[in-house]
Amino acid sequence: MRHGHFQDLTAGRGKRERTRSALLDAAVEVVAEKGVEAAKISDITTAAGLANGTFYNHFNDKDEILREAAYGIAFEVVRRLDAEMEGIDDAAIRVVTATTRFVSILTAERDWSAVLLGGADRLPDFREDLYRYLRSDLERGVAQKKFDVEVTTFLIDQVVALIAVAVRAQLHTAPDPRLTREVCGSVLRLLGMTPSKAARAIEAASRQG
Amino acid sequence: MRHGHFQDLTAGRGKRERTRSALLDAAVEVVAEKGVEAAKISDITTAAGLANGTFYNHFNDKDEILREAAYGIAFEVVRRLDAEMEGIDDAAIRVVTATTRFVSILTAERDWSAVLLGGADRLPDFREDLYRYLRSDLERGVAQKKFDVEVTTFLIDQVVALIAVAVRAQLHTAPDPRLTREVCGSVLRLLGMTPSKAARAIEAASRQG
DNA sequence: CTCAAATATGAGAGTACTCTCATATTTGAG
DNA sequence: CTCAAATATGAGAGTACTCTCATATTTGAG
Repeated sequence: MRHGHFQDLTAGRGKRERTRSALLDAAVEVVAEKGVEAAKISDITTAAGLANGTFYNHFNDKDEILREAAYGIAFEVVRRLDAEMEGIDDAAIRVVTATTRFVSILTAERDWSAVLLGGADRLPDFREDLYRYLRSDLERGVAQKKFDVEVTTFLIDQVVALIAVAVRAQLHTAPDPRLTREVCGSVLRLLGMTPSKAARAIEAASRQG
Repeated sequence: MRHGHFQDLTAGRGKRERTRSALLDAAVEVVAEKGVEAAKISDITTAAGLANGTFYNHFNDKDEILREAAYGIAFEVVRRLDAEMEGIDDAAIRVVTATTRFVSILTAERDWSAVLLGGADRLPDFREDLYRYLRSDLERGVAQKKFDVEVTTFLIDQVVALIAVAVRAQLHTAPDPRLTREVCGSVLRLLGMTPSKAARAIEAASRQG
């Protein structure tokens, strides 16, 4: 059993919560290794070093544990992102910073990607939060006349899809900052910036970061 | 049992091929309804109106039939696309036409989307063909000085991801040509066209189409 | 240290399939 | 129409799990 994020959160707490966290960490590990569908409850308990029946003392089914794992990870990612976004006013720089940091967090905590990529549709409420978050930055950019688009859910779908490409590309290889930088440019151009303005914004962001 | 593309292809041929096609059509139908993982072999034979054991006279496992179904569909989509692309010289118009027609084929043959979206990683050889195809249009655009990008696999990943967003958005709703048009603009901007040139290319393509 | 409450255990019943094979049916060449 | 070959059938053995529950173990408040 590897130690993970959820066990960190509950270290020193009661047995119940520690066991629960061990299961959550094991679920993340197994999903990263085998994928969501192939991850069996018995794989999770084995990875956690617990008996099979223990699972059912804590969760009803696989969907429930994966939803909780994805939610916990998403929460932590947002927490770390938020810290870095504070005080950035320019919307283009905000988008570049958020994208860069997001990808960098997921390539550092490699197992998290599989859970978030596989759990996206499992988490309609988180998806809504994420979309609200992105939407506000995109609307800020439109207000600042940096972006020239109509901010729709469909547009955010596209932004998210591009970022997901960057995450997926670095999932099974060493992190490559050039890919992340490239996808930042793609996102800005998608949002209606000219190629040259997009390139300048990325420059500015990397000076500022 | 609904009648589908594969049965059309083998109508009037020997029993073996017709049964095989019935299974392929049923597989497409079941995957569209339940998704790749939830689609069971027994669902497929039931949908085809055949006995369970019949499946194994034709395929070894689910992966094999889905690979063949995805390949057959991909082949047909490319066949229809190719017909429309002939004689278009301008790379931007080629990309817009290909994207528009691709999305329109998949929204017309609704069940195909789920098989192609779910079968993308099942088909490394098809993926290579598709990428080669796209790559040649992108390089043409660079040569024509319409696109201002380095044509890499990572770039094609992004183009494909944007087109997939358009397909997915229209999967469970009525087709909406505005979404397709919007994603065409996104693709052209992604490829380094300025927003205004991208908009003009889409205009030109819709006049030409 | 004690012991009631909390928690973990794992055997096994139940479920949902996959895959095989002896048999029945259908095909289509002659 | 005939009949050997081709094909389909479906019962059932096998597999891989999920989920329960009586029992064993551990916890931590007092």
